[in-house]
Amino acid sequence: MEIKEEIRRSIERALKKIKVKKYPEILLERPQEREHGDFSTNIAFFLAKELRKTPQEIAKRLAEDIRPDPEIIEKVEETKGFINFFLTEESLFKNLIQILKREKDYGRSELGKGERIQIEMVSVNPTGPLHVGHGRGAAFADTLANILEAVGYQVEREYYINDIGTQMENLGKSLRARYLELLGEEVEFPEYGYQGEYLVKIARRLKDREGNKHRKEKIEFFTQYAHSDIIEGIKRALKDFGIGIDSWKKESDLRKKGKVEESLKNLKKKGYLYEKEGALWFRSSQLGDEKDRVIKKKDGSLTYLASDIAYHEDKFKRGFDHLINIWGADHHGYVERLRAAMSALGHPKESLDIILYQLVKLSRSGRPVAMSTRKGEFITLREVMDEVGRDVLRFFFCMRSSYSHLDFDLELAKKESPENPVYYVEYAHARISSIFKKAKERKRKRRKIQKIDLKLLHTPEEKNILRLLILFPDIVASCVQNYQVHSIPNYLRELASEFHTFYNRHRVLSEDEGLTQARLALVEGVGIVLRNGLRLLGIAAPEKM
RNA sequence: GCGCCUGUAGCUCAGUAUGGAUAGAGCAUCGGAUUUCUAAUCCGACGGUCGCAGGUUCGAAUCCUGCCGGGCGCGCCA
Repeated sequence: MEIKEEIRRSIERALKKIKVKKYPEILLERPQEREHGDFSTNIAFFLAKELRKTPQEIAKRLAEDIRPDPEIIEKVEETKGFINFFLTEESLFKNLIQILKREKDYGRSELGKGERIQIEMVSVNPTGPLHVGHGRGAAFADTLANILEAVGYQVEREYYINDIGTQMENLGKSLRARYLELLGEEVEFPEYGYQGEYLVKIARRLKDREGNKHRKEKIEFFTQYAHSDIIEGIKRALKDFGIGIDSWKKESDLRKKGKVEESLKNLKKKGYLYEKEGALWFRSSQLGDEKDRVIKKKDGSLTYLASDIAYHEDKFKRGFDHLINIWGADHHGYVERLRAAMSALGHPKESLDIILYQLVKLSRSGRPVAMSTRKGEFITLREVMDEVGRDVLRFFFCMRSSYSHLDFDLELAKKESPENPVYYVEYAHARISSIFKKAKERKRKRRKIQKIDLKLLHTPEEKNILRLLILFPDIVASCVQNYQVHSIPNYLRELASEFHTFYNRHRVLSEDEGLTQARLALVEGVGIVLRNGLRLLGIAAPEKM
């Protein structure tokens, strides 16, 4: 952001003046206390040792020497070794003008320089519907993808389907058993079968449509039938959750095209494969994994890892500059072996990031809700979406760091009360819309921004809002830096809070035409930022509530 | 047993990447605010040995070591 850049440059000039050549990256933070200004740096602490002076002395000296553009920074001040910067009114107003001018684009940037990033998300095995936990991963991944797009990356969202293997066979066996059951035959349910109610429903659909003519059908038929039914359900659920997948990649296609054998050949050529006890092993322990892994089993069949290696190599071949995988934390054991394989194949470590999200602990009014996929005891994404609403769910899922174990209380999420931060943010937006609606009714229109005297915005509440608005692009950028998204909801709540405070103390539409105009510009700015933030989260900004 | 994540106010969590100012929110509780553009709002109060114990440092919620609690994972399953 240009303001931060200007401050940074002014610090560098001052450092040069006192002949400091080596210094760490200059960090500008937002101080907790208003009296400490808008930005502050702790650079003096880092220089203390080398210069053999106290941080206070250094900071004091620097504060005198730092001369940023007086149109942007009104005051530079030293306190307790920190150097604090105070923005001018003028820069706050300029930023508001920027917001009104750029509208949807405020917060967007070109940081990503058009690089191509692929995000692999959800990738849930097609053996059953998506459950709530998967929803968290989906919401998180989609939001991160939105943010990456906003800062100028070209993003592709991909879902990888494990459509072959033992699990699919078990799925087919399970459906067959359910189907035959419906036809009144005695059948034993397969040992590793999927017991969920959804398979009974699929069996019923099959029977209703086609009667008993599939009684003698092979397992493959049932596998195929269950698979496509479930995948269609997953696709619908994601669509209704507001998530668009650009590419669906099937494991079976990789196999058909010989990609797996090709990858194994590559690994072999580089000396990372060996045979032991009739199986083929990958020497992953040499590359950071805790032990070697089997790639091809004694019976000649390939492991999950074999496909995964081929899959990721294929992604690289498709020309992405960077790969991101969003995985549930229950897969963390696979991170190292996959990374090992990628470095064995010569792909730089930095080009693949695997971000884990912790599982969702679902409860209802404080009581935990049990979940187990195989037994079929779980709450689906669909059910929760229907119960609490798509937007609430997406907000809650993105509100916390992906590393924290999310506590999700169904009753709490449903409440339309102050306990629910989603409505709080949405309400701020609805109030703003309402102001404009009212203004229109009274035939009052916001003038062109050049004709508005923003200097009339001088109350603490107005200033607080302006100061917050200026941070938005930085917040978005920081999400990219640490691959987290929760600062967006947190920021939106803070902005909504500042707005509500302002709203309660001051009127926008008043007899004073000049002030009305200035305030209309201000709240329009808030509305734009709220909308932009909510859009990143995939949430609608309501005009009224 | 080993590995990953996690432990901050009564509850749910920010803050930990890059150590820095009196540790921040929301909810809950208590008290107050509405003739006004939406009270799904606002204002105030209460509330903390940052799991415990050491260490490094001028300075530790943040880094290191050990221990304790919670979640997840540890197959020639997928």
